[in-house]
Amino acid sequence: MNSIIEVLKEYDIAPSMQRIKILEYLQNYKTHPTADMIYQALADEIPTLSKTTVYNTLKTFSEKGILVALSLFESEIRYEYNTHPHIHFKCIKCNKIYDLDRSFDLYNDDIINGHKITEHHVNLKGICKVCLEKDK
Amino acid sequence: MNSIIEVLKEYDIAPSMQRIKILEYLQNYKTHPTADMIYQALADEIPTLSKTTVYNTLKTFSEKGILVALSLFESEIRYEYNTHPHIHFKCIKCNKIYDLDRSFDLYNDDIINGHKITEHHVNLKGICKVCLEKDK
DNA sequence: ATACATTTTTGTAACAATTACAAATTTGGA
DNA sequence: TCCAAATTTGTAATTGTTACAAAAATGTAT
Repeated sequence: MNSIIEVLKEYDIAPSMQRIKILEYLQNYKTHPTADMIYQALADEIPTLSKTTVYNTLKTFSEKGILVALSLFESEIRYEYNTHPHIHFKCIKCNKIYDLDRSFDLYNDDIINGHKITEHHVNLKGICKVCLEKDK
Repeated sequence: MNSIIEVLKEYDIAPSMQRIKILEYLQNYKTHPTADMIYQALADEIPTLSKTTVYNTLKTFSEKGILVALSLFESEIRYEYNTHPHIHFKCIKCNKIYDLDRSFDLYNDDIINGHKITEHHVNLKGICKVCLEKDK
């Protein structure tokens, strides 16, 4: 019945009231909410809820792998000139961002599930060539 | 010779000193800089430069299509629970974000140009099914 | 059950990225 | 040269996020 508590325990997270409610919200509403959206949604139900708790909890959940933190389409904007089609790769060791030449004609001006695609961004993460060499 | 001014005119942008320097910087340094990085880099050369000008200019450039504004890996973080592999599609009309079921085994644990890929994010933009219907 | 160390939550303040806005400056055309 | 329009600038406001320390809740040994 109380599967949420079981899920938390499974991920080695103590099942506090706040954590249960936040996880429950994310299970029920698959709207990719921001931390603030979650806070707003739960503020009525948990009047003492602090926004810091929401941030802390989401950080814990991400670290334990119970959910995924996504950087989607807004903010922390970076600019690049005159783009021939390519994709981005960020090294999680040295934080360098590489441009990789790969065409993705399969996306542009295509229809997927009835949606018309006009733009695509492919962002990869991993360990770059240079850092792989260093680790040897 | 002064191809930067020509490029600006081509995109219907009056070639002011600030705009020339900012575009020049983006042409020369393909490091995906943030607005602040551009400001820091040019502050010495243009001592009166205002950060607002950098933001205004980048906005103008993006709107006119002279450069691309990217949301890469940080900030404006959104959360989602328990992710089976899928990609994200955002409708530029109604701003709704859809999950699309598509597997991208081709990326994960793959090596591209010598870099080891451990994580990937595919973000598409376009006009969704519902909005396409409305426009008919 | 009690005491106590540990964990969790909370509120405030700090910080960083971005935008709003109005004044000052520069520009281009009559 | 003059003037309206465009551009730049500085300040303040806003937003998302983090730092931090105090308060509250929890779990365990006794």
